[in-house]
Amino acid sequence: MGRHSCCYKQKLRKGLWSPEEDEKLFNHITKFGIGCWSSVPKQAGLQRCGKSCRLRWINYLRPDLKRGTFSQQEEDLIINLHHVLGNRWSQIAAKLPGRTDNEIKNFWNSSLKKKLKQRGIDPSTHKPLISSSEEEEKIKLDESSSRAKRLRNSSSSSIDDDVVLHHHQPMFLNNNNNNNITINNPCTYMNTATLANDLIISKSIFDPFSVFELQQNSATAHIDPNFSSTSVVLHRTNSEQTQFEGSSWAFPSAAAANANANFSVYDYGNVAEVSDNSGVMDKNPLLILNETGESSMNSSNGSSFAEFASSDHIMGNSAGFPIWDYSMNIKPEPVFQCSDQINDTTMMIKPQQHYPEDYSNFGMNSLSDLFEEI
DNA sequence: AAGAGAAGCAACCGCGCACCG
DNA sequence: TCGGTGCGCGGTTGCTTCTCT
Repeated sequence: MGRHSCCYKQKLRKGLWSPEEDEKLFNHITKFGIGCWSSVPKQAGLQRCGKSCRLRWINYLRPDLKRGTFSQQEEDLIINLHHVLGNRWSQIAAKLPGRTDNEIKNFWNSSLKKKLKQRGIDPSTHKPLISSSEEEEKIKLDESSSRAKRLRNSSSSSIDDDVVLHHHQPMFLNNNNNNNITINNPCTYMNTATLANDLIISKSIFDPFSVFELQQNSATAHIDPNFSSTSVVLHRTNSEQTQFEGSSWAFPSAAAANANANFSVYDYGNVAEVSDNSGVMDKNPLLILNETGESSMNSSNGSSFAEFASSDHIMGNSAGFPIWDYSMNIKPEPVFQCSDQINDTTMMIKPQQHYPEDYSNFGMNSLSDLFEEI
């Protein structure tokens, strides 16, 4: 296909828009509104094709456009959304008011891709960069680790090998104004499932490169002042501890937590071992979101945990982004322990076997849509 | 100060899809 | 059902500005 059909009809201008052309287009759209783009040039007295007019309006003239550099929050949101949506720039732009798909695309290609690479993250997969030789080695070890896991789990677990948490499966848990925790569709932010206020989700962080995202709904990014008590806990269960010994793993934002700083949830890059004050590697980290105003690292009962203040945007990445130690020959164990403090009940759950690859239309009506009890 | 390369950005291109007659 | 048309999206280009030497 050549140039768009409307452009053949007459000799049309191309290239940069002059201020006069901008003024004509702006006046026309503000007066008559957006209608049929193909008729806009004629009506507005422009020697442009309708497509060019549309683009100029959307990317430059639209009055609700936000100008200037991207904020850190926007930058992190783009990265996170790109993780979920890929190069669907228009869908990403829909989550950033005042930003255009073109702007975000340019920002991604010119800046964010490089930043992620510098942090050792593959911008297309959002996984740690590994060399081709390491990749080959990983494939070999994955095969052997699968066998090892089957042997190890034969007496204690019924998890099937093919039930693996989708590495790109994010989950947004939001504290909405009803003082509930909700699981949101990461693509649409539509509230879907509601959990009891004090429900604890204990997440195995054994799935390398998984992203477990906790995020305030950007559209209603306010912490409920009544948000009370411990609400969400992520941790690795003791039964899995030994499997981590000697392995190398990291939490991107653990350094900030260790430094007792405010929880920086946007930092993919500061990879650091999690350790308690004695320098012993943390064997059982917890991320607790509660009303506490400070972030801190604690250690008790042989387990350390990081306690973070609620913020507008909390990425579970910081709760767990273990770097897989291939020498351990262990595959991820996608098991969640889910506890209801109020009813004092606990159950083990695993992700549903069939996550939709494309969850842009993924609606979750209940927890059972996400998990099944085991 | 000048030139080269990098970075940023606006705009175009090509394709797919939806709609309509 | 099919072809024409318009729209929207993602990829790409090429111009401008910035930075470095």
